[in-house]
Order: sequence, then C-alpha cells, then structure tokens
Amino acid sequence: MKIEEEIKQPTFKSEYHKAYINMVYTSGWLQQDQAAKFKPFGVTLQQYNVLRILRGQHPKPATISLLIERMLDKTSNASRIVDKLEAKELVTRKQCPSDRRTVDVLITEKGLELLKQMDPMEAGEGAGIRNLTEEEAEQLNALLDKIRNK
Amino acid sequence: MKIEEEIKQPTFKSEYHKAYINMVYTSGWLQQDQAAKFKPFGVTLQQYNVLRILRGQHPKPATISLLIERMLDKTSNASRIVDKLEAKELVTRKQCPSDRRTVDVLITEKGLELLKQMDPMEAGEGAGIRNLTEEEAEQLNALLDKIRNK
DNA sequence: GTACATTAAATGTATGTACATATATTTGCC
DNA sequence: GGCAAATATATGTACATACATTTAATGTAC
Repeated sequence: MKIEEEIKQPTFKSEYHKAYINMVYTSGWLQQDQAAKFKPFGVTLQQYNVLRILRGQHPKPATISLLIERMLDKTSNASRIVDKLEAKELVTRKQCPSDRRTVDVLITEKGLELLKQMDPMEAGEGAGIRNLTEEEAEQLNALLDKIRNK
Repeated sequence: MKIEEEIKQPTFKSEYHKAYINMVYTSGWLQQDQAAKFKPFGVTLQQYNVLRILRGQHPKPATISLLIERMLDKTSNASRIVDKLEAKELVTRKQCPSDRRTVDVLITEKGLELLKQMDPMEAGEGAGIRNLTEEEAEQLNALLDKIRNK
C-alpha cells in the first residue's frame, strides 16, 4: 500500500516530505513486526541488540560506554537495559578492577543459549526488507547513507 | 558515513540485514534531529503530529479514533497525547453529544498559532532527506512502499 | 599531594510505546 | 424492551527514550 493510503493523507508538500514520513512510518512498521517475533523469547528489541553486542565481544567484557557507542539508539539508557538483562540472568555486571568507574558487562551461558535460539529470526530477516531484490537493498543502503551524510 | 562505521559493525550477514539496520538507524537519526528542532516550542514530535492532524480537520473536530487512524504510530496512546496537549491549552476535548462514547477534540487558537510558528521547520524539511535529489526521494518512496507490501 | 576538571555510570522525571484490561455507550438481535 | 456484542475511550503496567542531575573514580595542574 502506498504511504498516502496507509496514513490517509492524500497529498504531501513535496516528495521530500513524503519520503520523511515514509521513512519514519516504515521503520516503525519493521520494528513492530520484529518486536512481535521476539516477544515469545521474553526480550525486547533493545535488549536483544545489547545481547548481540555482548556476544560480539565474548568472552571479553564490554563497558556501558562501549554498548552506548554501538547501540542503534545512542541516547537510550544502556544502564537500565543492562538492569533488565541482569534480572533475567542473561548478563553479569561487575566493577572493573583496573578502572573502578567502569563496569564489566558479560553475556552469560544462558544469554548465549537464548541468542542461539533466536538466530534464525535475526532482525530484518523475514521482515518486509525481503520484498526487495538484492539490488534494491543495495540502492536503499546507498540512499540511507546519503541521507545521513553530515 | 556508511552505516558500518556509524555503529562500528564491520560486516553484516547480508545486504538485507544491513538495510534493516540502516533503516532503523537512519529513521532514529532523522527523528532525533527533528525532535531537537521542536524542543524550543515545547511540543514533542508526537504532539506535533496530532496537532497537524487536528489543523487538517479544523474547524471540524476529530475523535480519538480518527487520530489513531492517521497517526504514524497506530498503537501509541492518543488519549494520553491529547492529555498533554490539553494541559498546554493547545486543544480542547469535550464529549460528543450525538455519540457520548466519543470525544470531540479541537485545536485551539493557541494551537493554530503555535503550528504557524513551526511551519517553516516542518517535519523532514531541512533534515537529511534534502541531501537526496528529487529523483532519489522518489526512488526511496518506491522502495519503502515495496517493503511494506503486504 | 591537594584542588579542580573530566569521565563512567546510575538515577530522577517527563514523555511515549505496547499491550491488557476496565468502563461507558451504542448497536443489533431476539 | 432486554441483553449480548461491538465500539470509543481511558487506565494500568512494563519498558524505553530524552535529558538533566548525581555520585564516584580518575586525571591533571599547580
């Protein structure tokens, strides 16, 4: 469905304005789809993303700063997301001996096991992105990178 | 900057996976930029979106259902966003006489005045989308619509 | 080595999202 | 008319975002 019908707005001020609305809407659409798939596993998208970063580091620990640096949403509150993961015993957190300001966050066996189960439904696989051809996905990546050109 | 550098992830499983991450990241990037521009006006992006819909209806009132239908995020809680706008006296809310289950939400003069001030920085104008050519914006719209093809 | 700035993380508050449930009203069926 | 289903909105809870502030530890200047 075209974006005009989707949000019942027949016209846009410009192709640019439409593209902006379309981006925000489609991204929300993708994320909602993904969140629904993750729900049975008891972790949210953001918690999943943090677990993925931690697996990437494993068996080295990560600091909160490193998590923030790599998260999709930089301003989100990594401390509190780690709180939730710790409560589910998917990660451990302990003060780093060499710099006691920082905290070593490590994914647990249970966390690794959960990610393994979730791997087949990796973020983006199976969602609408697959409606594109490989070439179109490349085009999209190029357009998005250009948008963020600072 | 390419998305790989942006989130310090050197490779992706597939062009599709990269496109998914890129979409979510770029959309967040656009919204953060916009939210910062709106901040001096004391309304959030979502509150602004609701005000825009109400101006589109003006001088007719809108129901909460109509707002939900037209909002970018359908599952968001329109009632509570209207609460915030009402507290700022940007909208009024009163029970509709013909169907007392529904509520007539109307934008106030103050609300119209605020939107007028904000018009020059309309969502998406001036943000990164303008890095694209008109043709590229069209391409992007086509790709996004295709992603959502249900 | 003490004082001050910087850094890392945690915490507080307002807002919004996602989803389940509650409440009131209207509609439709008999 | 009476009652069940549907509808419109509001509310409760858990989670996340955005941003300011706090606390503790480290680095640096003198």
